[in-house]
Amino acid sequence: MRSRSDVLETAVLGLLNESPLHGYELRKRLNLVLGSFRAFSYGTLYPALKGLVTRGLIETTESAPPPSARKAKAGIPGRTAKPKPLGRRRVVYQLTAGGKERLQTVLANAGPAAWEDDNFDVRFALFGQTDAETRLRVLEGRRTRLTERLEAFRESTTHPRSRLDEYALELRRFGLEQVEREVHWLDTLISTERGRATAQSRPPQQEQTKERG
Amino acid sequence: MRSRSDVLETAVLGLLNESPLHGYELRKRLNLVLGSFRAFSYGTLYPALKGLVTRGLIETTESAPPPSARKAKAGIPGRTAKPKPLGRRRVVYQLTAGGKERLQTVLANAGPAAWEDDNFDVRFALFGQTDAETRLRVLEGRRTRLTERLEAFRESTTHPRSRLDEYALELRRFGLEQVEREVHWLDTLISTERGRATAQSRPPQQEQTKERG
DNA sequence: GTTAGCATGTAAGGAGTTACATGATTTT
DNA sequence: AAAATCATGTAACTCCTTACATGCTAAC
Repeated sequence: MRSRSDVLETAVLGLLNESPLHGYELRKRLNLVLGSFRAFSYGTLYPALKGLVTRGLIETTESAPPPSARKAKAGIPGRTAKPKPLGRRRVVYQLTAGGKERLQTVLANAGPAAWEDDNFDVRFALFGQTDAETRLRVLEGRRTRLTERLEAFRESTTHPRSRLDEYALELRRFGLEQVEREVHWLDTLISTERGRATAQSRPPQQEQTKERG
Repeated sequence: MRSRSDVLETAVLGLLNESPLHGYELRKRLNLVLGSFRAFSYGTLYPALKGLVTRGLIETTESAPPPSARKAKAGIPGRTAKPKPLGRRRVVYQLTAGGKERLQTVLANAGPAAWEDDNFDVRFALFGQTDAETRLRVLEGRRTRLTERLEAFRESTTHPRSRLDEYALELRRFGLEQVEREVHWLDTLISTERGRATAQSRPPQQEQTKERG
């Protein structure tokens, strides 16, 4: 029984499903994709990768020397056979069969875990690998979750148990506004998804392992 | 040399400066004031209060029995003197002189620590206890911080090292939009603060311990 | 009379950070 | 030759949560 978060696991499996990567590059992509909201450090990533290897979800392939080192080597063909590491070694990770399976299971989950704050952004970022039905359910679940929050929020403001000062109120007001905008954003996305679904009566929901190597 | 976060410390000192409170009530106020962004649990709050007592920033005053228990007791005046706890005991906390001093120091800080993500919301929520000059500097600092982030963000999108898919891009786009709105919000606040400053050549920057006991 | 809310606390653990350690390669 | 960037990893620590333990009081 795994615990709730596992954001990193999902993100790593999702990125490695697009193409094998080494840790350093993986981190950059991670922080690019999850843009600005999250930024994982190496101290988080490397141990996590280790764990995924241990659990058999990913595996390492021997590192190819970086292109420039290879180029430099090309001039001295007599020594290329030596097993001496050229440049800094790079440990490249890729999904195992188990990892692919695990990723499909995670991406198929359209339950609460998918739309809570912790996970929603990762799940959304991986919508390109998620089937249309699941996308729609996750978006709707997220929307419901946010409107519930808005309601609780508004209620606590209109029935104030203790008065808040001017600035504290303004902070709440702005927070509310931002959540309202997320709801609006979701509305747009939901109708786009619905439009797609009706345009082609059956949207492509195959596993697309490679669309552009 | 204290470390960077200390959000809880600041929030607790700020709230207790308005009025003494017991832990349970304090937590509710905390989560009301910092509305929806943060929600501290008891497992965080109580040990933190303990620490503040140890450091001499707050102190406990003996708990008054809850109003209803007092009312019930009023019918049997013969026993009110007994030190037996009436109702569940409530440990009420209030600032010490050291705590007030510490709070003033924290609230006077208009450096980077005040406008980073971690701290900005708490500092803003306590603007009612912050002098006008500091408010302005913190708002401006925050604005600069966000525009820096926007620039880095836009650059990484326009010079893409690796292509992001449709959904990952949309996530980034929306995140950018939300940050832009925060900048716009800050602009409004900043001009309001400037308006205030010129309206009354010297804004009230005394410590207001009680405006409404 | 039982559920919900008030009230205080502790123990174990999860998730992530910073700082450190190491070293190659590229750029200035 | 120095600085930046690439690249991998570990150790210590922080902050916070969940789950537990306890018990009173109000409302249904």
